[in-house]
Amino acid sequence: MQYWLVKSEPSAYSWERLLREGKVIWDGVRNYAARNNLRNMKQGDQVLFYHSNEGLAVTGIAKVSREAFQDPGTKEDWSAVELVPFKTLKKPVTLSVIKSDKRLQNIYLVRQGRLSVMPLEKEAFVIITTLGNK
DNA sequence: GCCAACGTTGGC
DNA sequence: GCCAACGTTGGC
Repeated sequence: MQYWLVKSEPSAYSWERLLREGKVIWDGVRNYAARNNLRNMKQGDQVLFYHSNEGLAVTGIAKVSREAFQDPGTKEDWSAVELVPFKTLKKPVTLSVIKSDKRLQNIYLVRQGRLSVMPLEKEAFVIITTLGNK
């Protein structure tokens, strides 16, 4: 089992919409590092869903329901996965909470602001989800 | 709305 | 292969 975090601007695609629709093709990624992360996702991996720009918080946990395939939006060499909602956090975990937690200083969300699909250590995943279920 | 950080492009 | 110029992301 691997753990990941994906970002989305809620005005473009929100956690609430994923709950409503039940699944989503996570496509449109146009960054090599993020693409490589998508390609390493395995069925059943857990994925934190983070709202960027507005909200600035992890709002839920999704699961990988289909491993990487050709991004349907382009003929070029980009990949997409399919995600399904798994759990909504009782309380969103905000970026400021994450940034102020000493144990989370080395995660990509803090260190490399622009990466839109990133791996997470299990420890970091557990810390964030625990914070979100208090 | 600004701008820092980062990625990509393209000239040399 | 370097690096300047440019574009984009995303926090503030």
